[in-house]
Amino acid sequence: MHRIKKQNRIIETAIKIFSTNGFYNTTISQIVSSLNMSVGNFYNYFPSKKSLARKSIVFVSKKLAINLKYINDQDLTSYDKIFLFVENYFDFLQNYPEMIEYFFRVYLSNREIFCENDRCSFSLAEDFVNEIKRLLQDGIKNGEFSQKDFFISFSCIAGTLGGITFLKGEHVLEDDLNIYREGIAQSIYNALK
Amino acid sequence: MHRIKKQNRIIETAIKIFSTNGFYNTTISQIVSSLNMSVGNFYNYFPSKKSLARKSIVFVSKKLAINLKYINDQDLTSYDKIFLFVENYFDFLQNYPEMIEYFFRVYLSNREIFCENDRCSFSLAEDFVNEIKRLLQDGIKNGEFSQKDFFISFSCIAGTLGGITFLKGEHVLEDDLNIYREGIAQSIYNALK
Amino acid sequence: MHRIKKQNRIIETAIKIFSTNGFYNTTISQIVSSLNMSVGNFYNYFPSKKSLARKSIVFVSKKLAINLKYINDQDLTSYDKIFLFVENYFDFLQNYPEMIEYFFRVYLSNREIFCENDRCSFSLAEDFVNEIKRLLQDGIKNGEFSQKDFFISFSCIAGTLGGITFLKGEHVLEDDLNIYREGIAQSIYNALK
Amino acid sequence: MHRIKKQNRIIETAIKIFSTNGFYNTTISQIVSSLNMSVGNFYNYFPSKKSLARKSIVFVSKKLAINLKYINDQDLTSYDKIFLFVENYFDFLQNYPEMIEYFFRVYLSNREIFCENDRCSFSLAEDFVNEIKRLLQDGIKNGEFSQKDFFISFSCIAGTLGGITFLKGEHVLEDDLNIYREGIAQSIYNALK
DNA sequence: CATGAATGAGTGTTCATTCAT
DNA sequence: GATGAATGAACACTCATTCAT
Repeated sequence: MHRIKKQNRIIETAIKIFSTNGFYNTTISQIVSSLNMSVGNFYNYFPSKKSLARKSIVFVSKKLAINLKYINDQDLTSYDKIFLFVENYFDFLQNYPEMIEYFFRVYLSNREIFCENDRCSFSLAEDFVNEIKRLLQDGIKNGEFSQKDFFISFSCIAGTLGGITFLKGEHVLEDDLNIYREGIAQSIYNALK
Repeated sequence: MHRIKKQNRIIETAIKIFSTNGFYNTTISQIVSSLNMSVGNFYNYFPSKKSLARKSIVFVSKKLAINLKYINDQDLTSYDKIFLFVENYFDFLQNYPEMIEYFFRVYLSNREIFCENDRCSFSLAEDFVNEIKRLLQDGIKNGEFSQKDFFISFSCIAGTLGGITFLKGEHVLEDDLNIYREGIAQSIYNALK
Repeated sequence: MHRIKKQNRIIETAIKIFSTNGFYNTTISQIVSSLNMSVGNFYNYFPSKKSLARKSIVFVSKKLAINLKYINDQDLTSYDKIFLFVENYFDFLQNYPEMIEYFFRVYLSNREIFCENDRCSFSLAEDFVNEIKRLLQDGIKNGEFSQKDFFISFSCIAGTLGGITFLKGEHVLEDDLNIYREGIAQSIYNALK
Repeated sequence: MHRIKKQNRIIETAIKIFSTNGFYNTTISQIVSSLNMSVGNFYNYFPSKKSLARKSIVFVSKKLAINLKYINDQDLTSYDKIFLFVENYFDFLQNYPEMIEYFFRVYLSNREIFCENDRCSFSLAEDFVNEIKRLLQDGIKNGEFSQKDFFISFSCIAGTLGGITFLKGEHVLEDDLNIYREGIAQSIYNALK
């Protein structure tokens, strides 16, 4: 178990540095220095830098999925679920900005790292994607959302959240992000309706 | 003028390669080989690889803005403008996929390349951003769109389009993108309403 | 301590090559090849080529200072000290010609390498310069040398030795350098008297 | 004749830049920019950068020799000649510092540029060296200088002057160089006596 | 498990020189 | 003579990965 713990410590640190500097501007040296660990020892836990990046996105995807799953499991209107989900997302963004940044800046933009052969990146985030799928299907079933191609709806949700996240990174938003919560949630809900 | 023409040829080639391989996996050698040009000569036109990337995004942003400006200039309902804009975007995506990929995968995800001092990346795409701003302001003025923070609306438009674009890159969409046009346009319109 | 030893091995080799080819015509490849070392490993010991050159001149200056300090510490007339010093210098020139060449051809002639900010090159050779200063002060105190501006006296000593060193490098001198020792020593002594 | 004039203009500019930046840190571009001339045209006047450097040292050597020849031609004691020569040297150093710097920092320290096959650099400065030779021979003939190997005497003269020149370059001397003239002249005279 | 010295292929950039116009 | 675009070899430095200890 100790081994798993250490791997997670490495992943958490890596996510922070990757999300700040990008994958290609982060060196293994930097990561292990932050961890007071030796380069050689790093390779006892991960076979390569790319593999670390892949394990990291699975880690993030799982973490993002947990709250969403919790919301999906509840007996609520889809309207409430969307609002709760956005609420949650903003909390996450404020508490673990590095994970969100990692998701949008590193994972989504560096296909060559996360693809191998044909099985591509998307599957690495499947925990998260599957919960989104469930949210949408429930909404369609109960009549709150109109029948739409999944990918269109997915784009509305993840795209809009991604958009506001990028703007945060550009430092053009107000410091207090909370003022955007309701507007974003309502817009997403309207888009799916 | 010959010089400008050559610079543009270089930019167009660079965008193709950058968008396929990413900034860090593209070498100057690759770019100049594609152009049947020597390395040294490349540096007669651009002082550095980063500078090439920056000039490239301005090029893309201008190109994206042209059609949008044309639409904005017409006397149409905002509903029609949104549909026209999405129409246009999908055309652009099919005709110049490399430019869209460049915008979303290279530009938005590599701050360190496009920022210098404080003046950051966002300004490089201002041609495009300004037209979006105009589209929204007109819609609010004529009552079709609800009053919303600009950044929220911007996230809905650019985010949703970005979302569908990423999914295209993941090869999970149908080959015929046209089936998504209307759904996307309607969703964006609903979000802004 | 192993690290220091290796650094010194690198420095000694570098001095040989730098002094033969000059700083700009010496490549890191050449240096590491001579040492049966890899390029990458070189950079584990020195952060840059310039830094290697700077550390090298400190090394030379220290080595030049040692014998001079030994002479200064003895109870001798300044006449004897000058003769001993010149004697020593010629020995040094014959045993470690590369160090002397490095001092005169690389260090003194490439300010841009050895200056950084305002603290300039001269300070790097301070071990050597300080001993010269002591030699002169003692001679003035005991009345053998006339009171003169330090820089004038320094020019007479270091300049004259530098002169004969350059001529050696031009291959215009007799092979047996010893025939110049006494003449040089006497001339320097006369100049300082 | 126009051609010769242009060559000299190039040489004079080159000396300034070479002496400031060193041979290897000076580009042909820099030189021709200073002259409002094109790179291509430069090569109509000099076959290579090295050749420019060689022609430049001949130019400097000739210029240094002129005054010295004038002094040698007069009917004066060697004492007066030495003082006049040093006087002259200091004037030269103040009026054309770039030529002196070129002589000491570029020419004397970059053998590889000025040597070709066996005929080495020294011959390029022969105008200057020959006048020094004459100065010394006259002094020996008239009994003012002691019989000494030419190279020893040459080292005393050129070395000492070189020494003070280097110190000037290090910015350790007083701004008013004139305070060193007499001391330097007397020291050199004493050394040769 | 842990260390960190060692490897070496790879990259952005420079610049003397050429040559078509 | 004059221009400056074009060439391409060369070089400092980086960094993921290995491996002896």
